[in-house]
Amino acid sequence: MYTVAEENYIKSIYHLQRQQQNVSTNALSARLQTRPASVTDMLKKLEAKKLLTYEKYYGCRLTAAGSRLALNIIRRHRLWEYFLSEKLGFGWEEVHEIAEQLEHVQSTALTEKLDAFLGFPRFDPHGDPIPDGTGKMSQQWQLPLCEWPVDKPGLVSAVGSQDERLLEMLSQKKLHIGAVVVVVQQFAFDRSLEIRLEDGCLVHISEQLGKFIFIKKQ
Amino acid sequence: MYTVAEENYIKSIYHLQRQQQNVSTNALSARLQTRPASVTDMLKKLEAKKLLTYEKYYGCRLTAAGSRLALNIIRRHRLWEYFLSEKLGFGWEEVHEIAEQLEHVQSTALTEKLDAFLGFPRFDPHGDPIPDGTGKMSQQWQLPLCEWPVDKPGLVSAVGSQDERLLEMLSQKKLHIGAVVVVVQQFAFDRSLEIRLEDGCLVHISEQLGKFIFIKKQ
DNA sequence: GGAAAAATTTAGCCAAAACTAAAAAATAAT
DNA sequence: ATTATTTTTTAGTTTTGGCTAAATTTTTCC
Ligand SMILES: [Mn+2]
Ligand SMILES: [Mn+2]
Ligand SMILES: [Mn+2]
Ligand SMILES: [Mn+2]
Repeated sequence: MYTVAEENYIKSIYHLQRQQQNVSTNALSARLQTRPASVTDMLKKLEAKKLLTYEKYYGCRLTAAGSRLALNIIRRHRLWEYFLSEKLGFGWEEVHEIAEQLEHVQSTALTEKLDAFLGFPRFDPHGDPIPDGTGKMSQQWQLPLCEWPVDKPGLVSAVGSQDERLLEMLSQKKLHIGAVVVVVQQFAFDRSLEIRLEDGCLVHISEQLGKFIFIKKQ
Repeated sequence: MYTVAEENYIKSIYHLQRQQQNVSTNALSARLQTRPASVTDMLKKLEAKKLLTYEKYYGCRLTAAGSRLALNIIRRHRLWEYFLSEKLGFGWEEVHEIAEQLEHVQSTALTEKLDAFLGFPRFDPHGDPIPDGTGKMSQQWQLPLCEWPVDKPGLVSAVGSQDERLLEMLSQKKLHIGAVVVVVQQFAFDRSLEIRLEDGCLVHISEQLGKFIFIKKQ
């Protein structure tokens, strides 16, 4: 139905749309690692296919059909990530790359049977919600660690990046999804955080890192 | 490393090479459903990459590197077929199409972990052997049903085609891999066969169909 | 409000992998 | 041994999705 290139554009636009309401050519160009001129060409093509609206010089927005497609690709991506992590034993820093390929395998039956085989998981290994067949996904109320109140226990609910170095660092600090944490104090100087884990260990987290760790209520 | 198109050529050449020792442009063209002119172009490219030797007007043969690649693609294909059939519950007539896409996902780690997860299966759902990481695969001595002796019980060991209509027909006749069969008689008129299954059922098999069912000793 | 900077589009080009039509070589048939 | 047929290659296009360089539009700054 759609090419790999088209699917990657649609997925990127969907993700960017949550920050900017009109996705700019440059933002896409940066995310997809292609030159702006190539983005312009593709936007015209995707508009012709009615997956998005595009206004010259002012960026694009997904149509309803475009959003549906995006959610379907994200569904496939996150189901495969869950499979790779839970069934094949990959680390959470390895799954994203491989899922980038698997997400483009076209077969509705495959997606549905995989979902059932996995037990209809609601969140992927990074804590991101997995859309269901109709595009709905569970929301969870969460805050970045650096905004979480001191002394109030919380659960690590998601990470806000796929950066392998970040994920590996979190693994080392035992900050996996579901870990219980308490912010002990925030240092005024650099706004870094000291947190305590379930086993009593104290861990130091830079402000930069704290922005990527999401916490929800216990 | 290699494109989907290149991998499909290498795989087809490998399969054709078992019949003709020099694979002709037309044979490839027929199998890949592309025009001969396109095949010629690709053969030159694959020769430049040292995956095959190619002599103008006389066809091609895989090099050692080409055979290694082919066996690796076949390994991926058959492992995915096994996964789809055993874990996801697809019928054996559905798995080939989907595996045609999955086989092109590039990740050695994925192949190896999938193999381990599946318990290192030696045969795919159609009875074809799965090459190991080094390209070796178990051979099994087998004969087409139409050459199997009368009254001697045997096991269905493989099917010689991926044709969905054939596979569905075999399922209906309960002729799955591992089924025990006895040839009761061969009709002289059209050389069709009457066979008996474990449960005593008598099944009639045309000569044409019998060529695609392989039998081994119990 | 107009100049400078930044963002975006246009125009022209390229590589991969397909195609058609015509030429050339190999094979088969008289 | 020619001729006819089949197979294969060459030459020239097309589509997809990239690219660079130049032109254009928008935004920012004085
Ligand atoms: Mn991911
Ligand atoms: Mn994820
Ligand atoms: Mn197959
Ligand atoms: Mn098979």
